[in-house]
Amino acid sequence: MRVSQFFLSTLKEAPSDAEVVSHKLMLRAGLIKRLTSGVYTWMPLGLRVLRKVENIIREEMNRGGAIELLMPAVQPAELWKESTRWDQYGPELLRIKDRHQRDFCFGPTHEEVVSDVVRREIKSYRQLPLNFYQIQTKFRDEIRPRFGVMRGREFIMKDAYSFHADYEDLQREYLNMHETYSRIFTRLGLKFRAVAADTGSIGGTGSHEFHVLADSGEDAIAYCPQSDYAANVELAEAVAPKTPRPAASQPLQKVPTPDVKTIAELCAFLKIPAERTVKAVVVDGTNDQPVLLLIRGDHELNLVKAGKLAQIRQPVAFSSAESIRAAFGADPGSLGPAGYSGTVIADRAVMAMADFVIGANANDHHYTGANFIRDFPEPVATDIRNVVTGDASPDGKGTLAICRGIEVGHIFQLRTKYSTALKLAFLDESGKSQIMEMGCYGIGVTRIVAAAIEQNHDERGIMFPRAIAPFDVAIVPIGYHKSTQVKAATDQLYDDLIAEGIDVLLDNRDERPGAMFADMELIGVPHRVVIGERGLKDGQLEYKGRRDTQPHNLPLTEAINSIKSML
RNA sequence: CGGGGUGUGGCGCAGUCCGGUAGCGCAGGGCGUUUGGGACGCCAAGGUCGCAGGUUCGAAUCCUGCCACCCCGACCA
Repeated sequence: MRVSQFFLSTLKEAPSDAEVVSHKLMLRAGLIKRLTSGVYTWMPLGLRVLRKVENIIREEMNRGGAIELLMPAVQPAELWKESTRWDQYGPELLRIKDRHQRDFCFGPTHEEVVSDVVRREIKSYRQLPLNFYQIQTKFRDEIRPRFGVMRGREFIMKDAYSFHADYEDLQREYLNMHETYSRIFTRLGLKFRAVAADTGSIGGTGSHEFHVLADSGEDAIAYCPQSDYAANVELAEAVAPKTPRPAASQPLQKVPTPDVKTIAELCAFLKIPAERTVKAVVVDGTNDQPVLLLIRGDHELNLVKAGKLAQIRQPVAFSSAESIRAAFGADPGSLGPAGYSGTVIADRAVMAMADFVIGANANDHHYTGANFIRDFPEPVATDIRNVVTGDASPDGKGTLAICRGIEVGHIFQLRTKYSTALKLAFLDESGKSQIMEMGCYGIGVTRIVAAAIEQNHDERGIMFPRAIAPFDVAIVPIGYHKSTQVKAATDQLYDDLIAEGIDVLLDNRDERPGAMFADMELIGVPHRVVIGERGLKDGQLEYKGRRDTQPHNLPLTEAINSIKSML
């Protein structure tokens, strides 16, 4: 491709509404243009990247045995009412009416439609298993679209749905998709991690998220560098400390702590570290009585974990000031188990503490030297906190570290949630009607482009992994329009590279070299060749990889082979 | 949804407090000089100042309403 026949629209300055690097760089490089909040046009350069991502996904899905189809973006309400999601989905579902005032929605996902296809087509166990996928535009009316294409409202997703005669076969396919996804992200050239995930609103049981690792990621991931354990921070189990609780060595003392409300203030006031304190959080219990939760001062309560406890009412709600005062005789900031007869639940880390500091259930007073059994009854012990760096890995193979990631893929074992609602039945070998097992597997195609940039950029611009770069090689001739030697050598190299099937971009604009260099670096072309009279008179041209600090010379005669070997 | 902020030429901004008829940089056009890291000079062009109403002799500027966009927020003792 010659720049003169293509369309580049680079910007020196990023529009002021862009916040994160990937968004800024995508705008500056002219990959995307915003149409309205969370809705973007993919410009020619961006589309090249998007297509490369799509093609890798398509090839690997095909290799994994999935079959591509294309379903409608606009879907009738009836199907959604049948699955009961028309009422459940909420405002994220973009609802529209046709000219007859009939209800439709713009599909945020396609369980309903694919189920409809399958129940019409599949009658026998002989037709199973089946895995249908598509690469298609979705619309989710996000509360707050942000970060450009990272959390857009309209986006492209690869979604796959598998159907099985039994659970065992679903598990087989789930593993197959897990491996397929790993191949996809590996081929895309991204650093990623598959993490065990909560099943969230879609429902079902087994679930893994695939995260591209980047400091700017929205999700915190706990992983074990010594093993392949990885989980969402919300989900990672905080295991019980191995060290037993030390014996009490301090006397229980009630100390005045005027105006101390928070753990930070308490630590500053008593000049002790947060690990020696216990914070008390009160939530509504199932029996309408408040439940007292105890967490080590430096730890964070995990509401997802707490919400799963039978004693705690769903959804988890912090108790009102009045009910706290009625139950504890003190206000938040001075609470503890002293004299409280209701349910007390402590995090496992708290159970290993001795001589700690805790609220005295009297305003502006805390206890120091507090100990279980001696001073308070031993509470129920369980895991109700977020893991932190240095916690033991739940798989027992080392300690946890925490990193940030961008969720780009998610696989689920849906089991029979939709197949029951939408009556996906088939006849088994004995002629009996059975409900299908179902799995679903999504990849955020457009988000991958943003995530790849988030992970691969420098102060000059994007550093695309080769597999998804808009072009493999940029040729920057100096004096293309002046020097016949430069033009001849450039055109020759360009033709030779094209003949080799290499995606090459020839910058034949009559620009100053600096401007061309800057653009080629901004748009992230991984390899650059410079041809000028200076080098040409020694039969040399200059090569520089996008990640190299210095260029080096290549003999013109070996240029093709050298470049090929570097790709 | 709640809180905060911003709308001025394609992009980045000044001007708004204190009304007097719109300016800067970049990009784009023409001519010339330049050409190995975002060139320089000259000339020309480009704006319903988000929209609608109001106040005023006069509104980008003051008032009212609306719209759009951006940022923050659902880990609290």
